Amino acid sequence: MSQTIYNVLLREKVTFKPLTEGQVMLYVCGPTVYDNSHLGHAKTYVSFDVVLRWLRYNGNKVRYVQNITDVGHLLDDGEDRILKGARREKVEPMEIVERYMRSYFEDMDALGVTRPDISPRASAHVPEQIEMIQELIAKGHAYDVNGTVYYSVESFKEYGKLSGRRVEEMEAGKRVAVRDEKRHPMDFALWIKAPSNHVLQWPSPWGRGYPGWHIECSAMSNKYLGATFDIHGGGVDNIFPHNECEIAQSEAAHDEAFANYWMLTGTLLVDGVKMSKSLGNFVTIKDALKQYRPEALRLFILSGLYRSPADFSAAALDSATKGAERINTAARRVRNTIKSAKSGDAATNERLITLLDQYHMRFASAMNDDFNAPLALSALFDMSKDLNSAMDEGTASIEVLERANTIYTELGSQVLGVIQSDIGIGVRRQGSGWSASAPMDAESAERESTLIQMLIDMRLEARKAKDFAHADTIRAQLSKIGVILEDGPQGTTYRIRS
RNA sequence: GGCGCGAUAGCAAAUCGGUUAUGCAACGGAUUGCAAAUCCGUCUAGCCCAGUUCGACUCUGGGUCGCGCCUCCA
Repeated sequence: MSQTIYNVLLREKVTFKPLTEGQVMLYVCGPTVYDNSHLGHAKTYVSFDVVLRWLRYNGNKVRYVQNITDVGHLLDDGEDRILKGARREKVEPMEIVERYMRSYFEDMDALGVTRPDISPRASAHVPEQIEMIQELIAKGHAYDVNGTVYYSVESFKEYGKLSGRRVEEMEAGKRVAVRDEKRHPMDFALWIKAPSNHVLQWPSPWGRGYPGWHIECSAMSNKYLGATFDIHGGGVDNIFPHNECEIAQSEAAHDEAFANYWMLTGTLLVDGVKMSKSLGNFVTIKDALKQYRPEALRLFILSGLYRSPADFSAAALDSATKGAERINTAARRVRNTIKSAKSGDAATNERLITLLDQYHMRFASAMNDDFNAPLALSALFDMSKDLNSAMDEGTASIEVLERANTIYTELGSQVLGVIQSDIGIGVRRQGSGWSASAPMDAESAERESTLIQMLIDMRLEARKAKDFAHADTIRAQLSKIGVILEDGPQGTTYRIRS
């Protein structure tokens, strides 16, 4: 079964063929690290995390590169975002970078997002960027004006092919004061001359300055993935000018195609408008994790197509929380039931295992179809319903449950990350939020489960003696510290409240 | 104004030219010492107007509305 991808460059769904069979070169635009990340970032990076995980699950070797922008990304008033952060927090610019880069990785770890294989920083690749700019000047695609180098959009006839714009059609300078020194109003800066007091500056053939925002992605993707690579990802909100400029720079410099497939994620909205820093309507990932489980946040993100917009709301997150609980409860029940399950008769086993394999196939064909996570999820929900029925009826044999457990682990945990991994491996509640760090050590976990089991046994004695008041007290006390007891046909099980 | 994307039941959100999406919520029932979990059943769809077709939520055209981008954002 082949993989399809909606290629933004062609505006259609096409079969995905990597340059090298079984090997995928993936680049995704990363964050500018000058403040805490919000749920908009989570949507994009969780989406690509699932793309990555699915490609790897299917046996591909994937090199995943995601830049860290730590210089050159300017605000409206021309100030560098990093410098603004430094001034705000009264620290060195590179302290801002360190602080928020760490914060970003903390958040991504907590959300179970796989780390990129390479996280190149713009400030660490200034020579590569300078080299590329020199190449562009040599080929007549860029020009130096008093120490600032501009890219000439008229020199690249395909400028606008990704976003569907044409240079002639754009009324440039309508809302931003055009600098006279540009040959064309749409020309953009590759290298910016630094005022003498500018904190971030490097020597260059054009004097001291710093790189423009777009050039880093071109230079670093070239360095780590090659001039032409397979997939370029990011949020649609960067389609113009950023992604367009990347293509222009890279293809003009190397005279060959840049990324073969463009995948762009839909915007996260709040009450119908974009969640963004400038509007101030954002929820940081750290705040969201104080209220919602990582699996719930992932389920919320994955219950819509990656390229569609999604609307953030408490109702949507509550719904996702319930959904995550449902699927996790079923998976946990399967694991618990395995312990006491017996072998089944051949006919029933065959029937149920065939059913499970069909769900697996449904999941796979959904994911193969442009990573349709919501459709893939529906297979897991349907499967859960059938498994619950089988366990209710007692027809779920050890063979069936083992198979089900494998599917939950592979598809639910390993691919989508919406089902908690086995105890001790996954995330654990810590303080007032969720964090990937400090999973409980094995010894403490063992002690905890033994203690809880003792209380369960005590409660069972009370129930046998019809002392329900005592039994309920034990359950209520445990509930207070987040331990939920559930009586089932196979006895009492417990879970830690989410 | 230009470019792009979208409009599905109470909410969220997929698929599909003719057959139950799915999740959440609601209602009825089963199960249960009580809970929880689970199961069974029920109820709500396809913005408007044309067209293509034996048949359209699904294809085509027009309209209306919404969002994103055109200026920093994943």
